[in-house]
Amino acid sequence: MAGKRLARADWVRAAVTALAERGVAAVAVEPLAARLGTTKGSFYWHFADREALLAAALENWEHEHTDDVVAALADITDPAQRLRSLLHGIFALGGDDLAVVLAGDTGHPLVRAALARVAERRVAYVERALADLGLADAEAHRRAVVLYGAYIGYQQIHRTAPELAPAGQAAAAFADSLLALLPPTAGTPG
Amino acid sequence: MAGKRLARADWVRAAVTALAERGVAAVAVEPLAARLGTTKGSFYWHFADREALLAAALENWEHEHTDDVVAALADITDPAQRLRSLLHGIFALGGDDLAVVLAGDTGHPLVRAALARVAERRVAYVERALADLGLADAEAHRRAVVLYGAYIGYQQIHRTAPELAPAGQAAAAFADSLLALLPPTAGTPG
DNA sequence: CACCGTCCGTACGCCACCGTACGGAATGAC
DNA sequence: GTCATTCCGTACGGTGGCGTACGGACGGTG
Repeated sequence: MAGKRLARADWVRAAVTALAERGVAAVAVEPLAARLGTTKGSFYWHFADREALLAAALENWEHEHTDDVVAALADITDPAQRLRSLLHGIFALGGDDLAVVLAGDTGHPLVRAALARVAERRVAYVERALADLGLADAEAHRRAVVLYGAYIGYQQIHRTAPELAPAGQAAAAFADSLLALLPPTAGTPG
Repeated sequence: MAGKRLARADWVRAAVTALAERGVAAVAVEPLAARLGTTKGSFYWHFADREALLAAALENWEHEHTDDVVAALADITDPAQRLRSLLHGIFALGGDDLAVVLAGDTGHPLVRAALARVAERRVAYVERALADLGLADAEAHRRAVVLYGAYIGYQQIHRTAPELAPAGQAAAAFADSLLALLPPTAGTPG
């Protein structure tokens, strides 16, 4: 557990974990140091201040949960299949999505910006897949928001009342029922 | 602004407001006292400690956003119309739903419990309306979770990326598109 | 082994907030 | 007006986290 010397990346990883569990407040230098079996001396060697760690953690999360996910699906040509893989992948992911956990910490500028960027990229990705599927731009956008909202909502309920929105089996079924709503183009009035 | 003496309820109101803006961390005695134009002396007369205020604020919110909402719809006999009024009512509500803001503070037992109770009651209410509408129990439950999840998701996106999920007009349209998905009983496999 | 750059431990001062103690102002009862 | 009760101001000690200073351990290079 202890013993080895730490790299900057070790702090970032720990920060992301803390972030996912208890939000921005958990990204605290001294508690994290204790958790890593080291001291503040280590931290302030690798980072200028607490803010720098938070920024790095957010950036790390932002990258892993947008770009990397997209890259993993890059070689699936069928948009419908791509969406299916996406939904199943993210619902299978254990742990709580930071987008849900951090929604209360929008007072912090870095957090607010990261959350906005992530939401926009995610919606844009789904929107593009829906457009590839033949939906008109406006309709694709509306449905992308609905789809992403459904995902966020499920995750949020899972975190606050797990028995209502279990993980695993039930989550996969939920994802499928969402996908079932897609193909038929039911027009919605502006 | 200042001047008058404060009642316990004044503190609770201020706490709920703070809670809705920046979460549990914002329910801090000294900052709230400053905001109310008074001092800690007042606070510790009305409350045993910070925890007591938090509990009162949560209880207040919990009541206002479950029981009171339900009561307001009690005299609408048609379940479909009741759901419609419910959705339009809650989407019209300005400000962010505490259920979204507090999702990151589940480390706190009181918060966790309150969030779980609220989610359960809200889902149960929708579920009952759907059952009254003729859906089988299991199906009503599933759809109630979907519906509540969609609401939460929209609220969450609104808080983190407002341009994707605007309030007012667009929210009402969103609510209507949700309701449009209801009547046709499309069976989902268990 | 001597040296230098990298990394960590420890001690310190600072600030924000919690909770307590207690004196005193404001208010209503009579 | 007196008096008791209700409510508030202020001063204090305690705690936890931030950031700095600095001494020294570690590890590679010659």
